[in-house]
Amino acid sequence: MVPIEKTQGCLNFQLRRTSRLLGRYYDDALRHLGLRITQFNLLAVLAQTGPIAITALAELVGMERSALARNLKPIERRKLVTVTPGKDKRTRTVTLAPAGRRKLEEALPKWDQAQTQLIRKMKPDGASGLVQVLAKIRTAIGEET
Amino acid sequence: MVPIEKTQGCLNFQLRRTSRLLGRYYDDALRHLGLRITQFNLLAVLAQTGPIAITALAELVGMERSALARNLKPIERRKLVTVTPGKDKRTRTVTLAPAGRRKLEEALPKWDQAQTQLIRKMKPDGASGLVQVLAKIRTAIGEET
DNA sequence: GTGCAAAAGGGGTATATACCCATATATAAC
DNA sequence: GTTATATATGGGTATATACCCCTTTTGCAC
Repeated sequence: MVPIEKTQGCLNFQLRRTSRLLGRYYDDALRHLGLRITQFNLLAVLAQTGPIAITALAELVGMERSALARNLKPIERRKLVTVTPGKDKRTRTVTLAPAGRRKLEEALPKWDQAQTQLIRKMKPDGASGLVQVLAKIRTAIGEET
Repeated sequence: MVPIEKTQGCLNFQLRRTSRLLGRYYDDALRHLGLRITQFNLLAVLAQTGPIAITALAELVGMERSALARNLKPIERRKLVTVTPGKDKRTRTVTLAPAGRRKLEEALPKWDQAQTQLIRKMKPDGASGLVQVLAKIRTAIGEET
């Protein structure tokens, strides 16, 4: 018999709860730019990878392929990224568009401010502790999936 | 000038990435019951609070009110919970239905197994460290929102 | 009691995310 | 080369989540 109280400690529950809160926090910081933190994160990854196929990008960010494809739609509509056929006719290549780069540059200081302020309040060791323990979870689950 | 590489350390990015993975991990454990971990978590909270108004429940789990209301729809359709008018004619009371309690009982061992196995792989101090650092984030952001 | 601000919800709209199945293309086996 | 298999995507469907604006009720001030 598992006691029901134990479920309060569900790691998923705790993590999601915090994730919702954190997402709203970062979203607030970027709202006037019409950019969500999730979109900002995608643009930032693309800026570092350069043009990349959808499946490769999905693996890189640990997202389900088709979910990623759908997440790209809004920023593609706004021409922040382009999706074009790759050499291999099966693949489609995602590229950070000029407007996307500009938007990213515009958002960077706002993101940095939010991130810095948060880390300050958590104390730097809190932030690095978070990153470490998150990595530990991913290792425990086995990131391959 | 914020260097673009810095964005890899975005706490939201890290947290969401892990949250996606973790959600899939727990979902796998409950899939044969037709229950998502998010739904399991809601049922478990309701089992502990007893009947509760939507706004109160939303605050309790740190979720946006209307988002919670919509999340209740699937489990309400399946009669795992009921939503009825409260005394105060403005409020609606959410209650764990008998079928919901049975489903919860059925899911508990599966959830516990997944949770236990995860904690074992992370080492217990990893798990408790996670919970602590998540609380730290919530405190830093100021949970009132 | 009237008038009005505060509280609780509902629904529109949009994004985020997953799973499954079908289709197109490339590759390897013979 | 033809066939079987593996790879890359797309689209259907469903859930999770947020924001904003509107309506219904309350509760309070006078």
